[in-house]
Amino acid sequence: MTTAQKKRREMHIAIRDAAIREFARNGLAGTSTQVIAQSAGISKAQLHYYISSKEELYQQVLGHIVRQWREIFFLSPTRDDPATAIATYIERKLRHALEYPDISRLFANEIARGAPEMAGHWEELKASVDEASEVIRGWIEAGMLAPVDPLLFQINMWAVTQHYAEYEAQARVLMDVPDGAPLDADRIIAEATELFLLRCGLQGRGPRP
Amino acid sequence: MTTAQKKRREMHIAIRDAAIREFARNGLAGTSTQVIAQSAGISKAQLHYYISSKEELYQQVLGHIVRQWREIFFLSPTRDDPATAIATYIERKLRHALEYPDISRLFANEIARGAPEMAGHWEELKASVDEASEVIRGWIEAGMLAPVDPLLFQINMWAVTQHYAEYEAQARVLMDVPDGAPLDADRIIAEATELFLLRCGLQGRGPRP
Amino acid sequence: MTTAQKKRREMHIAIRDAAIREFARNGLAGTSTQVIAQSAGISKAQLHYYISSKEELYQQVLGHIVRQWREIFFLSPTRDDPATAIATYIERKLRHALEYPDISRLFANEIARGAPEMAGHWEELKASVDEASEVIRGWIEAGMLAPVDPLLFQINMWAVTQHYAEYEAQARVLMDVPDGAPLDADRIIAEATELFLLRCGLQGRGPRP
Amino acid sequence: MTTAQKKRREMHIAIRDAAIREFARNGLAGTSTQVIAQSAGISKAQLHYYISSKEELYQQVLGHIVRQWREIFFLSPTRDDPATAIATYIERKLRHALEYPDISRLFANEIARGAPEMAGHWEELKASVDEASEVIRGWIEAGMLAPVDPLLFQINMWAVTQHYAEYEAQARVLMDVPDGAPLDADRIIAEATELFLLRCGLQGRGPRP
DNA sequence: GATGAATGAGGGTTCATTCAT
DNA sequence: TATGAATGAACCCTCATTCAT
Repeated sequence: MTTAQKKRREMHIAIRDAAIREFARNGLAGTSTQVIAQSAGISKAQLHYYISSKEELYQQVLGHIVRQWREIFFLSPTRDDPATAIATYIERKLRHALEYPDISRLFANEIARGAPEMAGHWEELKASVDEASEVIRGWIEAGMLAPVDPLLFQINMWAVTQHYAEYEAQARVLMDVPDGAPLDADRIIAEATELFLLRCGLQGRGPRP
Repeated sequence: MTTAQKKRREMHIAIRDAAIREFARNGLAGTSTQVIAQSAGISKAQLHYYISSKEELYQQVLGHIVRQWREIFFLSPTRDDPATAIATYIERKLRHALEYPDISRLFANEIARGAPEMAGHWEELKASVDEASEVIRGWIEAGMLAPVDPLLFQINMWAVTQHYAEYEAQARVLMDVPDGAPLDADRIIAEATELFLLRCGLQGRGPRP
Repeated sequence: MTTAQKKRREMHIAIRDAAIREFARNGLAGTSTQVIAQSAGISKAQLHYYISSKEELYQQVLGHIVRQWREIFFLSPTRDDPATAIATYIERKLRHALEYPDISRLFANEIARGAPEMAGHWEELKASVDEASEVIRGWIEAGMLAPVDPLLFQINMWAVTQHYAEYEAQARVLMDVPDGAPLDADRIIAEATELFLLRCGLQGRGPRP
Repeated sequence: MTTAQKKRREMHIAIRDAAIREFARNGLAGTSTQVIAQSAGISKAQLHYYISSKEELYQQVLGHIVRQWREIFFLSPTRDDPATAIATYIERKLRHALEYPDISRLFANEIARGAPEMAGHWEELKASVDEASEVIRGWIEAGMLAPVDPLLFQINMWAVTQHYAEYEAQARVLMDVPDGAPLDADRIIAEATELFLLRCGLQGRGPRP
């Protein structure tokens, strides 16, 4: 039954999305299956038919996020010059954070708790980061980049890009953006790009002669 | 009388500290009074003798944090030159974050939830930030600073300094710091300082001729 | 479906009956959901599956009583002569009170507390009483009844009829009726009827020449 | 220490009055010692210093009420003619009910619960009622009173007089008396007197030639 | 698959009472 | 006496999960 399977998959996606929404708001312990079910538009009993436990659902969602990030974000050792690679990374990461803030929030929440459920996921994340460090080191050695600590450089980029998702509410207040409206992505991206390009001796996109 | 009052105050502080610890871990909804009591070394009933409700305790803690930050962190419009002022701010903020990461985590968690309990606290936070923006603008106009968006500059500093508290667990993994040991504060501070001083056209502390 | 719905309805009735029993004994504040559940033969959690809160259950029960009374007790402006109408009213009310004393007790308890939950119910009760007052006034004007204050006449009938429910325990002692046995309804009804018929100039059922 | 004793007695009276107020509202189970203490203007710990338990306090209050009633209300076999005796009784009882409604309410509440704490008090109450029955029977035999069931006659008088205390809130609504104002005692007394005098063949106070 | 019902555990809070000071 | 503190039980209610249909 391809149709049945399809429906099943759709249901799982609906549940996952609802779980992200709700876990992002109140964490694992603070989110009830009732609320997740409601958010997914199904009954609590129905939810428990599709998942085996709340913890397991959380784990799944976490894995999904980590996998997704690994797929999307990387400092490609490709043909791009460093400036483009970095600017692209920042833009991609920031747009993702602004569009799917709940994903960042859920992840941040998990880390802030001491990352008790991340056990199985560190490896691939670290691999991804180490790989990028190598790329950066390569650039530095090739004289294409001012010397930076590749790890802290990445962590700080991560810090800034994640921030606008997690602290959206605060950014909204400080930037006088009303509740419904989106944050000014371009302005944020421009400033972040400038910040990190200047750090490694590359001209920013800012005003040039 | 003084002894009794002192004991009472000590109890309230112990409770507040326990609350910060636990709320930081699991948020308002995910933290039980049971756990807070345990963490404070008292019984649940005893805890409820000292607090009027979990929500109220949370509010108190939140107020405490905001007030504390307002007192400690500011870009002083004092006699300091911009470089010193900014470096000092970053160092102070980062050392605080690394020493009391739970405070940052609790705050981050509240903001990530949409800041439902922050209603009464935005004003003073925003005032503090606006004030600092004025200082920065002054420096720029005086030609002491390259032109930056004062607000985004501050938000990004905040992002980076907060990050090492909230993402401590991740930083620990990426930086290969074992569980008991502290993160390398000096290294982090140096990089962050360099990052933001370079952004506004001031030489970093980095290698100079 | 019909079977399930029927079972559901039966459960709700069982709960309502248990609630009446228990609220009648100890009032809203003095009755625990535990006790209500026990009285209904279910678990506490099960009870809370069917009701939304103790207060709401109480409200429902109160509404049920008021509605029931409005339906059953009224001084019909029908073809009955006053004596029959009044005698019928007293008999109906007294038999109801003696058969379902808990209903009277629960209501009495609510009123004695200052009727904090009656807000929404006074209107229909007052309407019912005012309507009856009109009927009585009509009889008086038609010369069929000695002049009485229609309102106090009704209140006093209410007082006497309710009394044997609320004060059943006392009546039992004074009338030497052992615990299991019912009060002598006929004797009570006869005396009450006589009392109120004599008041308004109608011969009672008592000894006539 | 006469002064100390006096203060102690005053405290006990204050506590008793507070207990009557509060027990009248919510019954034994529904009233907390906290609330009683507050109503008496003392702390909970202080209250428990003066009483030995909530149950015992309730018992004391109940005993106080029964004793008080026994002292105040009785159909005196004195020199009064029946009409005066009955009218006096009704007036005294009604004025007491209207002035101290909480006493009536507390008593009613106890009886409605099945009078579990009255065990020790029935005897004197019944004795009092039986005594009055004798008086009434005497009057009937002397031809001074139409034949009535002495017991039901008394119970009904009790019903009507108590009613305006217990159902004060309802009477207030039906009689359009605003919350602060007292009920119209004279009107109520007149009607009740008329009712019971007519019952036993005595002219009411109503219009006479 | 989906739904209503059930349940044992736990959540926040209050309780009557006692104790130390 | 009076007060703040402490406690174990209870209170109302929600939880994650299971089961029958």
